[in-house]
Parts: sequence; C-alpha cells; structure tokens
Amino acid sequence: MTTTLACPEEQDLPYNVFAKACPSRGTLEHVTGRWGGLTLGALYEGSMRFNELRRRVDGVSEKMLSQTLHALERDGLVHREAQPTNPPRVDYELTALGREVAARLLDLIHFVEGRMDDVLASRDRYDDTRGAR
Amino acid sequence: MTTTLACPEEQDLPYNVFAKACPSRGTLEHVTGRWGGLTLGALYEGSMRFNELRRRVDGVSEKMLSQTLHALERDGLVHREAQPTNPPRVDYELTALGREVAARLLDLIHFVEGRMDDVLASRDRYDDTRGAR
DNA sequence: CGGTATCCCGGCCGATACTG
DNA sequence: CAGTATCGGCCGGGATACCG
Repeated sequence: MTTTLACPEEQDLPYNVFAKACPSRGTLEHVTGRWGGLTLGALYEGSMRFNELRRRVDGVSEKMLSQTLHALERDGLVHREAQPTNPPRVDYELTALGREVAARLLDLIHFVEGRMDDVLASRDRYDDTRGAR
Repeated sequence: MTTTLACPEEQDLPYNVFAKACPSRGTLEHVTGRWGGLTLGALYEGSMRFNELRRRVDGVSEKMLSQTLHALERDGLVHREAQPTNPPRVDYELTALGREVAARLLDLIHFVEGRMDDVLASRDRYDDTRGAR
C-alpha cells in the first residue's frame, strides 16, 4: 500500500476481517450468512418463538434455523428464554449488542431493497452485452 | 403478524428479502457473501487491480475472486476498466451505488470488529456452561 | 498480468424421522 | 411446540493446469 487511505475511519484495532485468521471474520459470517442476517433482521421487530421465526424467515429449514440461533446465541447477539411449561415455550430476542448489529444490517438490507430496480437494470444491460457473445 | 412493527423504517417496497423468491435476497447474498463483503470493503479504499485485490482479501482464490467480481459487476456495484496494453492492466472500482452499499457494509464490519472482545467473552461463557454437558 | 477450464472433496443444507 | 439425529445430494470453493 502507498499512503492513500480513503477509508473514513480506518481503525487501529486488534481485529481485522481482512486477515484470514481473524476471529472477526467468523462472526461476520454468522451475522451476514445466508440465514444469520435474515434471522437478526426478523428479531429486530421483537421477541419471537421458534416456529414464528421459521415462518417469518421464508425458506429456512428447522435444522438451519436451529444452527443459526445457536451460533448467534453463542456470539452474544441473541438471548434464548425457555419456559419449562407444557407445551414448551421458547422466546428468542436480540441482546443489546444484537440490536446494534441488526440495526446496521437492516440499514444495508433496506438500502439494497430500495435500489433493486437499479440492480436489475444493470443485470439486463450486462446480460445483453456479454450474453450475446 | 399482529400490529407490532418496531422496525423504524418499515418500507412498503415491491422488494422484500424475507420472501424466498425476492431477487433482493440474491443481491444481498452477493453483497454479504463470504467474499463479496470483503471485496466491496477492499475496493472502498480505492481502485485496485486484480492481484492487488487478491492480496488484500486474504485467503481468496483466483477463481472465487473472479466469480465474485463478475457477480458484483453484473449487479452494478463494481466497474471493470480494462486497458488493452501488454501486459494487460485491469482496474476495478466501485460504482456510485457500490460505494453506498460498501459504506453501510463497512459500518457493520467496523462495528463487529470493535465488539469482538464482547463476542469472544460471550463464547467463553457459552462454552463453559453448555460445553460442560 | 489477468484471467478461464477442469477436477474433486468437504460440508452446507434440505428431507425425513424421532423425542420430550 | 421446540427441537435433535441421521442420511444424502449438491455445490461452494480450493488446487492445478492452461491461455492471451
């Protein structure tokens, strides 16, 4: 690298996702993974039960939702509250840290949703010029 | 859903990532995918050449970087500028749209990096109580 | 340098069945 | 309802070889 650092807040932290071995890369993958992002986004609306969450995150299987929730709970982003009733009732909710992460994620999600027309138009142009080949 | 909508800017757009078939989900996966996010983050620092990018995004293979760049270019987030010199020189840079996406992504990335100590502490607690089982 | 083509393995993930 | 267990397909993605 030369001296250019256009990045507005280039931090000098011990963690750096760009490094292969940095644990932050793993957490980022939990957060931005196929189901992690949608799960955090759904829980931002409020506490939810397992099957409620399953319906909200269209297409997720029981197994993947379970795995995803475990990973997020382990990272301290989701809190699991089980009531020993019968039938059992378990509620999932974001922790304070989870809410901060989810807010940033939703900002990204909403932005992308809002610009999908541009994206689809770009795809058409790309496919027209390159696909003709 | 009931009436609770805690989400601050619940939009009424034609695109909704939570729906399985929505194209925005695909774009979001390009953006937040394993290599997509890091590639956009790296390019936020400025225009870069292929191998420069490869070195910056530690661990990415030629094949995956190539695939990732194609997907991002198709979605209109990255612009590819090839100069027909010899040896060839190709520069990649973010489009205006790409910069906006990358800025939001970096906000998330930096936040996660900054809170990794909390995350790692949470993991230790989780593994202590649950792993003992 | 800046890629593409091919091979192939591991693990992501869905489907199904079962438990408390 | 809220999961776990197990199986198997498929494809993400690394390694290698090759091209302009």
